[in-house]
Amino acid sequence: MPKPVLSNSKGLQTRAAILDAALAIASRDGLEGLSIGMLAERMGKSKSGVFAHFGSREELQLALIDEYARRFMEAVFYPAIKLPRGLPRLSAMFENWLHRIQTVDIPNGCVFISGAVEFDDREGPVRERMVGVNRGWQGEMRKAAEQAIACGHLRTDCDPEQLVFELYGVMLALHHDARLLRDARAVERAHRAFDRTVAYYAGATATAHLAQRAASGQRAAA
Amino acid sequence: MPKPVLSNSKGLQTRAAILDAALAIASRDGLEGLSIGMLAERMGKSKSGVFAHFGSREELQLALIDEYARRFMEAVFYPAIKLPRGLPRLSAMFENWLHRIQTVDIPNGCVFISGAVEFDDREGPVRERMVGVNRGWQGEMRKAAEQAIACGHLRTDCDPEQLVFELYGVMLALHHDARLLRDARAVERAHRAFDRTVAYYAGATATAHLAQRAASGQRAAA
DNA sequence: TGCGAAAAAGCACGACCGTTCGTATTTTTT
DNA sequence: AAAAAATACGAACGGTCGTGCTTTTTCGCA
Repeated sequence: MPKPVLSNSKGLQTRAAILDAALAIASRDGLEGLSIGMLAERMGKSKSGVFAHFGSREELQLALIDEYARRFMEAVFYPAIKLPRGLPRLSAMFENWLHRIQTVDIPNGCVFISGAVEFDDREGPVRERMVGVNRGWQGEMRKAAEQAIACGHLRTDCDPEQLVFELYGVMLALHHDARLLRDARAVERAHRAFDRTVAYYAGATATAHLAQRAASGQRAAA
Repeated sequence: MPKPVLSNSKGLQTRAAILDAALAIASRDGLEGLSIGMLAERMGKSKSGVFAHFGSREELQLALIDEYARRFMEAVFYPAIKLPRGLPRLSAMFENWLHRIQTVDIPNGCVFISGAVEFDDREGPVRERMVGVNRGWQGEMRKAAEQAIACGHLRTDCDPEQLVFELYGVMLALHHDARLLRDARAVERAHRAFDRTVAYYAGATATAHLAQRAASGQRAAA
């Protein structure tokens, strides 16, 4: 029975250590580039010892997606929902996302993005999990946008899904230009793109809020 | 001597056939997912026979990138430069791009996008070639944007690289949502995002041009 | 302290990988 | 038609892959 038993301490502890090391590898080489042999070697453990914790490579990939999603939500989503609804919360979600991409995804690679490309036309549980976490995050973004509309921070004719689509595109472009082209200006461009997009959907009421944000010194001048 | 000789007919002919089949595989499984064995099997040829045409797997990948770029330019860029400079040409480049993504990249996968993710932190000739073709295309887009500014179709304070960044993001988001999430509405969202972006950078002068485009029946109503 | 269970290691397997080599076949040139 | 070159093939190499099976080590608890 390869099913990982829910023991008290040691098992889960090394399992977490394995996931941590696996996340580092998968960030660079993708979920498909992650091999158990290399993972075991990098941890100084035996291949079968590592393998036994998950029972299959696919289970390892699934656990890895969950772990990455957990960390992502921890860093991006949960700090943001403590802020008041509307534009403040939506902006915080974007800012936290941007900060995380800068600090972890640009140096190491984003599992969401590489995984999406790797599994977008491969059937199976891994793809479904990938879709699930992605829908989850886009759903939270959409909710925040809807609240911003309800609060009057965004225009009522703003389509929340259209807004999320465009913001996701900004992040994908940032990841692309910063990593493949190694363009340091990509971060500033992402900032500008966000400001411009939100300003458009906010209409006249946006000016005050953006001016307030600028006054709080969150952004460097171009 | 693995160097592919420049013969007259037969060699280049099968080489082209190999590239064609390889492009189909690489679109689905990526440049790293492409194996010579599977490629040979799918062509009904021997592994070594296929191999001999390129001398190494890496050379095959390089040839594949060139071939994909050639087809991309053929379908997207060259038809567009026949149009007058400025917004017509820039819009055509986007429209052709959008059309190609819909007809070939969404069903099969885009080698530019998957390759960018696969090689964005792996040193070597493949990465460099990837960067090269990407810079080439973004450069053409930037030139078209600069001409649109010079023509007075876009505002003079429009940053061409910022515009290209945002348009590239639209395409990446489209590829992501249409392929991973299988969202059919992604195409319409990409259209709207383009119109909104160009309208912003065009300022007041945009309205006339967009109205003209709408009148010509290029776009379905939302 | 010792015992049972959990965890890790050791070993072996079949499959596939890119690559090399020798040779047969086909195409092009002389 | 003969000679030369190009192209294709089949077998084999060393490696790595994921995954079982068996044994040894380690740990938690009475």
